[in-house]
Amino acid sequence: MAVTIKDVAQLANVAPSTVSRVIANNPRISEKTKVRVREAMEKLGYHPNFIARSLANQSTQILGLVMPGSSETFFNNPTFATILRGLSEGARERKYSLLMNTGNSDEEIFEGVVEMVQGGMVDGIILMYSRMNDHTITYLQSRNFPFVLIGKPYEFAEEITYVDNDNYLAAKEATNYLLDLGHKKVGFIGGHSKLVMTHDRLLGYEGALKEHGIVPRNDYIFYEEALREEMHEVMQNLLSLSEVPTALVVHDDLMALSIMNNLRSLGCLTPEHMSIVSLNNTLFSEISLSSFTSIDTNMYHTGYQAARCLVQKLASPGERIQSAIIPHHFVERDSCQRVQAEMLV
Amino acid sequence: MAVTIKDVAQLANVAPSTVSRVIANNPRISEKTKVRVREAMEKLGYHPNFIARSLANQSTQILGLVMPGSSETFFNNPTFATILRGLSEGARERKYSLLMNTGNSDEEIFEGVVEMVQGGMVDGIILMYSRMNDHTITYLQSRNFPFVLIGKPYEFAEEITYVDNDNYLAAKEATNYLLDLGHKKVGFIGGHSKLVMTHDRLLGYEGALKEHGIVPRNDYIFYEEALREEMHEVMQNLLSLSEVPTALVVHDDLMALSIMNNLRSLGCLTPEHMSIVSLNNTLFSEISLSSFTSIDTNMYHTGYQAARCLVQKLASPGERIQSAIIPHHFVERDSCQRVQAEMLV
DNA sequence: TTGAAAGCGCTAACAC
DNA sequence: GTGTTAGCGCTTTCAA
Repeated sequence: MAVTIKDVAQLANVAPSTVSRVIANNPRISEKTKVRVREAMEKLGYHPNFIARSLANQSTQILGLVMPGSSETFFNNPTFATILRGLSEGARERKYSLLMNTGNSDEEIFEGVVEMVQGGMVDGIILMYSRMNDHTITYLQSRNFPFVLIGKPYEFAEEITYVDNDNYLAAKEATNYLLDLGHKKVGFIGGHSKLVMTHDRLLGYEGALKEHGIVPRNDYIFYEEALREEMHEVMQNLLSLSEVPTALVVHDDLMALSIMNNLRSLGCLTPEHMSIVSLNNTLFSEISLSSFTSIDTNMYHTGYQAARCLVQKLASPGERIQSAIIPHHFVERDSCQRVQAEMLV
Repeated sequence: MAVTIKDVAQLANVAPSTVSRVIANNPRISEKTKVRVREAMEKLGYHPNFIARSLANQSTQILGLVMPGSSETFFNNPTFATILRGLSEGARERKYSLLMNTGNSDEEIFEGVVEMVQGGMVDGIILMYSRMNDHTITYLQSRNFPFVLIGKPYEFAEEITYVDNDNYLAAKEATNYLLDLGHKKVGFIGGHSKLVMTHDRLLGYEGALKEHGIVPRNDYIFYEEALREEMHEVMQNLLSLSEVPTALVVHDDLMALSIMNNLRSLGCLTPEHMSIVSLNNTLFSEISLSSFTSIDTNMYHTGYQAARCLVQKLASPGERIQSAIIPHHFVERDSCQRVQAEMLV
């Protein structure tokens, strides 16, 4: 087997506990022995065994990642990679690793969380999404297990540490921007309808409309699950409404691009016939892929901050860790157009 | 603390070892005690402790993931997410978890691998990239530690289990397609120049040219690192060559889209003025985002297969596990055009 | 078919 | 300052 603390102790002529103290850089060990022990470690190529240490410490230096049920969808969305990059950096800085838990159904995912938690595999958990009535949250709360939520909690916002954007405001700003360009018929393409994020954004969208004296229309509102399968049909229906929208607020860049292509194939051009503002500005803007007017929700920083919050929580258990709202900012490009006279019919 | 095997043993009136056997479903335990023990587990809400089990078993059921140095670049590329999704599924099916190791420099990443391996954190390792002269591979080989490489090994291909596409052939087919459309001036936009994948594809590209009696030109060949910072400049230079290419073979969809946009802003349209074939058909095609003619290298399956191979390797140590070549296939869409008379000048 | 006990590699309380 | 010892929670010989 591999070289252990005992081997080092023997070579350095000390007790295993002394070696352990040297590893922890315990100040009560004399410099002389420290040097001797370190030489022995070097010589033998010793590396501490994480598992044994974890067992003794009751802590693994690992954070568990929980993704939403439809992991296929999630993985395919650039937002995911961006959050993950932030998480990874935030964890790495504090010497934590990330363990991924995936599953093909909510049940499987929940089981995975239970195993992670009760199995002692992770010190804390990051929920990469916020959904209404989430089983997992209730479970973690009931066990008083440290976790951080990415997205706003549906309930118990006071008791949960979370990292989120101000989705209400972001959607409202996006909608206002379109309204200010003279659009009266503005549609909303949301993310998954069970996500709190979608819910908040819808409220922001509707809020903006109402403040402009416009009544929200249900036939202008769509969710991701409807679009995933039959985007083309939905777009066709949209364009055959008696009052076709002239602008859309869209959940993310990916959907926006997809919608734009679909509309184009139906003869509806962006921005000439349809203005589009997307939320969650991700890699597309970074590499100047598209030229969407977009609200950058800074997902990298969201992930980064989530990791930081969780680590902090682990460092000072019991203490209430402040939730964080990551600021968004508006990025104007050229997927929108001031409304034309003929569109005002 | 949490409920342990001892608590269960006590409640069920058996020895801890018996409980352990029940967990392992040891056939030598009578059905009667099994039932009694399981009832006790149920009643107490017992879940085995992974760490303790790992220590006793000298195995963690965790696979370590190693990403290329420039993790920022990598994370932003949809290819990454797709491979990851495949890995995740392949691992999950066999009850393995994935542990991510990231770092901001090659040195940091290597250190991370050493810690994972010597620290006993993982049972095996997946290298998500193949680079020339990779330190990490030498290390893993020297310790005889199980690992699988995604991409073709630069050396020792016989001794290493790897999962790859036939990148040579893929690039050759892409190039041939363009040549068959009448293009004579075909450029190559590669990935990172140190990646074996890039190297192989370049060979395929050059091979196709040579078979058509065309001499490859260095000023038609570019690598990712050059483009990342100054894509616009590079494209400008390309267009101001005395003999401007009429077609490009591009490393992936993301770059292709980016290049297309850049060229368009310079007045060079796809496919009218420039035909483009991309490799690594990823999410873009899945959601019909773009209409690139592309070679689908099936990265999901690549990741999936890599996980499977590694798991198999762990199951039968010593045995030589067959490397896998994941087939690619050509997807014709509309980013290419038969060469026009006037372009043949 | 089951129990007792040793041990996986490390840490930490207690002793000197 | 350093050694001794008893766990951390589980598996696995060896005995019975």
